Amino acid sequence: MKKETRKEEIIRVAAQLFKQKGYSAVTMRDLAKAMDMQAASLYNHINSKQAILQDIILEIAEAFTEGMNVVISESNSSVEKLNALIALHVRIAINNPEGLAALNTDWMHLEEKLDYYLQLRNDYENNFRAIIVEGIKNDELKPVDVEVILFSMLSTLRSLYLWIPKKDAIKRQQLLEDLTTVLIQGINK
Amino acid sequence: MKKETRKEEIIRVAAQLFKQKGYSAVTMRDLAKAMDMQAASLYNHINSKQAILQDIILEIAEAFTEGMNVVISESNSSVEKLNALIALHVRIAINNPEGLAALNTDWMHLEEKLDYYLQLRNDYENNFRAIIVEGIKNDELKPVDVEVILFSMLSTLRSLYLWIPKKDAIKRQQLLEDLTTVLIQGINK
DNA sequence: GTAACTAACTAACGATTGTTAGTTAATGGA
DNA sequence: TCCATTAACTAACAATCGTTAGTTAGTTAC
Repeated sequence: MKKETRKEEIIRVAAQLFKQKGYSAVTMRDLAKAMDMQAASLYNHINSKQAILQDIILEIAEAFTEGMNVVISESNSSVEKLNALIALHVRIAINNPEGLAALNTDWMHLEEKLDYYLQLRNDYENNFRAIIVEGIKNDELKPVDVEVILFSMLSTLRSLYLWIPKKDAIKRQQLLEDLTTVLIQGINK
Repeated sequence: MKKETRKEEIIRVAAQLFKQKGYSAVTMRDLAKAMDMQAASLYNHINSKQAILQDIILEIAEAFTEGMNVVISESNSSVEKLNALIALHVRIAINNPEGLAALNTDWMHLEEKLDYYLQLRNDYENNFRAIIVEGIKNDELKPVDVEVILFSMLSTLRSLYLWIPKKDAIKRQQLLEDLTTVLIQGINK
């Protein structure tokens, strides 16, 4: 475990504040106060408020892209791929719930990097959709409208960061199992 | 259909802007520009930026509370109640996707009305949870962890406003049916 | 031991924020 | 015709915004 640099500490604390109030409502003076320093001192470590947001969001977006590529190349059946994607979301949500909050609610405040982010997100959704389409063709999944399945799964998986902090470590394995049951098998007996 | 007052028009346009950029990032001058007037002129119709947010969010929060009360008093089985709640969310999301965006992403910027909003939301979630608990006791639902079912359904239902604007009217009945299938029966064959 | 680096500080900048005050033109009912 | 209402305007306010400049004290490398 490498020791956290001052810059990394600032970005981590910024992500916490962004989760609480959103990017626009957090001022550099808020961030400085949380770091117990003057606002101007932040600029010894970071280039701009915008650069902090980019750091937080793009790191996660790229982790999702990488995870999707692994799933596509390694998993076999469609249901196995969906299971692997659920596990991917749970893993990232556990590791970085604050960053995910910024990604989910503040992506539109990206400036230069907005197009790049949207490209990553589009690619991810297209890959996700293709797996569902394949599963229906395979007869592994029910022939429900693809967009409804996609949006339902993504909505739940993208909201995980809101719920996971409430769970302790012991219950997270159980969360993964239960979530898979609910999303794949349904809740009706 | 009563004609829209100037005040209602301002609130409606504000909700659109809040959906695009979030409450904090929208300035009164942005809103004025969208209304084709000066920022100061807005104050002939509304009391404050904060009051606009309150109007938007509390109207919807109270509609959910009312809808929940109807569901509890009218529906019979637990699954029927859940079906009715899905329909409630779809109905509100179709009628007011912009307002739902504000409720979902900007509720924490409520000031005096924050506690009231949180109380409504808590009551709603508790009622939702009780229906699921009842369904498991009844043997209508699988004995999966209640919190996982609750969070999974609420995540999907609360995100509906993001997807519904893409659907045309014809497809919305289909959306309701498919969504019910996915959330209740699952997607696995 | 001194040079370079790290990380903080104070002071201030121009721009933008929500909002108020005071005024004006158009409209509709008595 | 007069009056109240509606709905816009211009001008400006104090506060706050992200950021820059210039400086200083402590730590590390050679």
